[in-house]
Amino acid sequence: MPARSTSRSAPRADRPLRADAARNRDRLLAAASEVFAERGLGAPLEEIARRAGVSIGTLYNHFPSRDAFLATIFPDRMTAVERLADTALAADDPWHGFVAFVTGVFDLQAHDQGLNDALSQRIPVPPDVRTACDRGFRHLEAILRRAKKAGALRPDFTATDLAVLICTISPLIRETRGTAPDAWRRSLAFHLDGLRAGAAHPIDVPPLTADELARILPGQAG
Amino acid sequence: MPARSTSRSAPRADRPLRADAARNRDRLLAAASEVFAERGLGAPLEEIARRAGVSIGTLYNHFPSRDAFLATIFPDRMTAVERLADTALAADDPWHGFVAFVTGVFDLQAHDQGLNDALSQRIPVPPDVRTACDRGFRHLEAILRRAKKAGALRPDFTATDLAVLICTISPLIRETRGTAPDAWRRSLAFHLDGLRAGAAHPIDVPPLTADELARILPGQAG
DNA sequence: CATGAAGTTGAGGGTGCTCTCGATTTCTCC
DNA sequence: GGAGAAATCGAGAGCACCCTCAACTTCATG
Repeated sequence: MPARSTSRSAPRADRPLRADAARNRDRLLAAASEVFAERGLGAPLEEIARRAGVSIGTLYNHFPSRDAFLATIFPDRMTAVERLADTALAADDPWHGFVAFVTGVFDLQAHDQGLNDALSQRIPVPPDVRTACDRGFRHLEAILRRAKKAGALRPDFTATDLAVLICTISPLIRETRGTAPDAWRRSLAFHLDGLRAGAAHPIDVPPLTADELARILPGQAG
Repeated sequence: MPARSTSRSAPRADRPLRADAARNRDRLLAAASEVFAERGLGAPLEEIARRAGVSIGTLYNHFPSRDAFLATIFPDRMTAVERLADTALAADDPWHGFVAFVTGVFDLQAHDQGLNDALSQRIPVPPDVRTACDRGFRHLEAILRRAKKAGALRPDFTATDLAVLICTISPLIRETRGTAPDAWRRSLAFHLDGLRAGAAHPIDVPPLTADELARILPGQAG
């Protein structure tokens, strides 16, 4: 029994899936999308299998781990973040572009608990998802630079600070979903008022280094 | 077998504890204090029993539930918050008093993961703890009123906004404990700069009502 | 120092989840 | 339409935790 790299029955080897298997795979992905969005990345996999109408065994046959789901689903999710970044850079007013980007990211999270978990790193994510996040936040430095150059954003606000802001507002979004789904907007507004250049008072705590951030949020860009 | 209100062997009825039982109870409380501070309110009770040097059965004999621990431990914890509030009201500069209060609360949380869980309501707490929290935040309105009257704090910042701020910074404290224990100070500084009267821009999202807040954080004052 | 009440013990049952694997069904292709 | 590869199924093992209870030990008191 040589070759066949991975452990058991993994349908690797690029062999085309049988029709029923392909259907089940699609159903599983659709179900996972829904379930992760509704209940977060920690949702029981049995719930996904149930909703896809297959057994738990079949689920594991297609996706040998929770991470395999995430790696398949999330790169796509992050293109939405990328689009937000593009829009932000194209905005006439750099400050408005920055605000729209931040608000947009939170808005996405408000509608997708799984994205919330991923961006705020509540649940550890596999390297693939980390890469996807990096991609989504690729233009982040540019957005900040532009808003600073326009004299709108305080100069001591760094990309790691934005990552921290995300990991700060995310739990609020999670808690208030359902009861007061706009509560985070108010909290964000207070915070943004503190990020305007005119509001700046000196801060004696240095920003996180990219390295420290990576250790805290092992799946997010810096 | 009449009277003896509660279910089984509960040592209620105010009968004085036997010497060994009293000793074990003290040990359990001390262990619980440590374990909750280190690992949060979700820590396994077996860890507490282990550290107290008693069996899990003895633990349940003294404290029939996790909540029984919390109800015994937390009222005391909250007196520290009360003291912070008193100090804040006594400060010469109302703004500094406000800042010192907020910073002090977070400092306590930074050194006690259990307090962090309780104030941010990560883990549901029993009514007794809720009452203790109410007590700790009793003077909160007064602190805010004073800082607003002095023209330092923006007038649209409410007590529920402060509760939200707490539930916002708490997760950051939790995540960065260990790696970057002062990171929250920087995030708080940005937020505080947004709370100064001079920084205020109109916000079109209303604050949470006390009722909404209670539903989100069922153990915190408004 | 004996007796019984008070207290302690820890194996074991319950829950909710993850993940496995041998038996079974279903497709595909000749 | 039949052979065999591919895919599915789901009971059950494993894990981490919660909580119970009948047997045992320790203390306090006469």
